Amino acid sequence: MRRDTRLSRLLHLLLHMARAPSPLTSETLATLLGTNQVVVRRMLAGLREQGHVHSEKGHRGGWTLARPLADITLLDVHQALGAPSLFAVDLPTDHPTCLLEKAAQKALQGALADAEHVLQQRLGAINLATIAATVEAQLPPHGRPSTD
Amino acid sequence: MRRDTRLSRLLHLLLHMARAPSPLTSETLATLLGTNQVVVRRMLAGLREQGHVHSEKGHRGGWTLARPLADITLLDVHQALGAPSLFAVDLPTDHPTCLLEKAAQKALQGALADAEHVLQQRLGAINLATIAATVEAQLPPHGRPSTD
DNA sequence: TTTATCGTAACTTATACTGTTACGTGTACG
DNA sequence: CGTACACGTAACAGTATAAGTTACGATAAA
Repeated sequence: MRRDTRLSRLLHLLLHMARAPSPLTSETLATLLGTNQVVVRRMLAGLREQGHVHSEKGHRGGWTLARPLADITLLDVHQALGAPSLFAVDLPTDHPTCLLEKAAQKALQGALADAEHVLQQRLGAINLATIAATVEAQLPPHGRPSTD
Repeated sequence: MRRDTRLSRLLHLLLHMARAPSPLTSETLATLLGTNQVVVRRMLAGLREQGHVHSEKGHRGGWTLARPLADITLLDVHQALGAPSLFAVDLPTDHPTCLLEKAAQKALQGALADAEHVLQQRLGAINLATIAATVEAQLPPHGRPSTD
């Protein structure tokens, strides 16, 4: 299947929201991603529930950050997506009665658990302000339209 | 979709092959996995091409290991599967013109690359003999039917 | 020559992200 | 107020890939 691109796309949107002087509508954000309003609302729903972003209905409504970029890590965004499995490789769901099968699963699971731990630490150590800082110098001041 | 369980299932089959006194047929192996002969042949095709296992057609044919368990690592098996992406999370395939999008992708890609490196090292460090050793004491001698 | 077995194409199924349409609800503006 | 704007969400179609199934051909042993 085509893999999960939501995490990357959400980071992109959050960086734009941080630079916007007023709420950005789902339609505006959808245009940035080359997709549909509904896709955007669906992706942002978890972040709203976790208090990372705020949405306002009606005229002049839209999406705004609910806290500083520095207070949002990549892990936060991942968890707001429901913390789907980070790996494409998985273990069978059966309860192995065969000792060989059990041993094989245990060995693989150990390696996956180690890697997952590393990845979660990495994601938790990177906040969005750090990412924004890497491009700040190359962009016009906040509040102006970006060069997107 | 249900995720990729081939790696785990292949390890299971290889451990059985190591203990068998004669070639195991695709049907026998399929029964161990609760699946179909064709699924087994498809999974083992890569391992055969890489020289890790051997298959013999005709009467009394079947599958045998082509080298000692100690010479096959989890990474070998993974690569024999075509080295599919280890991660469920992915980057969009577009070429970002937006600097913010580019920065977001770069940050995420860095974390993923680190984790992939760790996982590959882990998989490369574990060979099948090591796994077999963890259960050897609890099983009857080689050549006998296992307690599966 | 018969039978057992692998090799592989073709088709179906299952699953999860993605995309689209439709409709309801709330909020601001005139 | 009423209208337009914007989010919320259900419902359904599209897509990609592993998994499962059927069918048929090729090969090797008995």
